[in-house]
Amino acid sequence: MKNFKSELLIELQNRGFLKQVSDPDGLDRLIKNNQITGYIGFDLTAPSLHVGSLLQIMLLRWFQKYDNKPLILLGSGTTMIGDPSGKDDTRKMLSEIDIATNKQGILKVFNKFINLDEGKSIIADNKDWLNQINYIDFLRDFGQHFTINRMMSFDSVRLRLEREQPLTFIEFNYMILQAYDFVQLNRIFNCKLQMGGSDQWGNMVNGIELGRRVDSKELFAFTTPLITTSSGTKMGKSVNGAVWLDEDLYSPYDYWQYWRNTEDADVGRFLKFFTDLPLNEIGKLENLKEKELNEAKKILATEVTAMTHGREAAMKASETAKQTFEEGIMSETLPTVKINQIELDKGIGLLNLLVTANLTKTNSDSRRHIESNAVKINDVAITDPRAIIKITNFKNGSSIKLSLGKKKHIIIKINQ
RNA sequence: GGAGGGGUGCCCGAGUGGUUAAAGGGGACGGGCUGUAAACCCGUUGGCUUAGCCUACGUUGGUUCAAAUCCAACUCCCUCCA
Repeated sequence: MKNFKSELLIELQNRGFLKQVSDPDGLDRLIKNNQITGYIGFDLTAPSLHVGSLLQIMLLRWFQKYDNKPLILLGSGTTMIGDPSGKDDTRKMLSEIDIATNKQGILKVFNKFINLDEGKSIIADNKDWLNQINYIDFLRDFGQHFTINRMMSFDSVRLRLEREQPLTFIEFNYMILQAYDFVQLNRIFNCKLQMGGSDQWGNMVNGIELGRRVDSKELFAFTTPLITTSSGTKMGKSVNGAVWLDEDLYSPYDYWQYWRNTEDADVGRFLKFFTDLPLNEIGKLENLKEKELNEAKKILATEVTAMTHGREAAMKASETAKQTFEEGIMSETLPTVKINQIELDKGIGLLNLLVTANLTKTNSDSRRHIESNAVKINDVAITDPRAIIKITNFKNGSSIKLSLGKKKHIIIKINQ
């Protein structure tokens, strides 16, 4: 623990955001006395961002809260290459069209967390300078500052070689381009700080060194820890795949549930990372014992959902959960799937219905779940895989609750 | 271009002619216990019109009553040599 003077670094340290810092005292002094610009780079490999990026987003959010200027660097250029850090496989190359589409989806997410107004933040795209590069000039101006010997020593490269996984020349160049990004951001926006996950440390250090060598500039960097749950699984994966920060890809109800199901041991840590709640309040919440801790989980879920999807959606999700799990009422606000009247008149096989409701993938899958007693209609277990659902199963003639396991509930309604 | 090794289910990885829808592990899902937690225990984990049938071990063709297992060609990956 360092004794920082700047409010920003104190806050970040107390919340657990800091892992490695390149020059703690120098950075502290700089932030204490100036409004600075700091950046985090994001790949454009997916149409949106998921919970795995939330920590970095929160970091930029704090940055902005303490009156510094966050710079979001979108890697249209580098995404075309692929970062070898932390991966064994060569990443698929994406087309320019995909990258452009992804960029829009990702900006939509940032808009929820960060004030993107002119003057409050900066959005940059590295294709603006990477696409201009002249190979010969680039080699002459920057290539001389990188030695292969040094590059081989970085974890991202070393581990790949040790595991005898192929590392292509383009991927090998990734770190050079990322270092060049930092230098360019410094030249264009006077950006002096790079932040990111600790797997980026090597790339970040390269950027600092390059800035010193070519421009005699003093640049800074710090990393956040890589977050896993207490049981060691990566953040952001769930039953339904990635936990997206976009309501069209992952519903606010499911998002709330994702956070509600946080492990005991993670509650305090997650409250600090993923909410704006003041630390003294978090302190009280994380000290709740056993069952009481569930209250803290609900607050975590509601706060994170409110930040991501709005307070109204969060309250609605919270209420739906209360009705479903605590009061045992069939909440009409659960995720809903509609079926056609005509099909219902014919009678729908339960196997099929489960697939239609997206609770299972195939009829065989449905069958297995039914046989292992996991399927309920209106809270009554159904054990016959040949069951046919008809209008008579519908409460008030309009809807039924279809459940798989204890946590997954879907309302089936008739599409008139 | 030459020599050798290899491609098995979501992943890792056994299996070298038949009782193999394919050991074991991981992951995932379901059940139990609980607090919508963790840990632990049990079960499931190709598809279908499911006491049966169909499709599967890189691709195609062949040998055989019978092939993931043998043969041939092709293809991709790895290692060494040039």
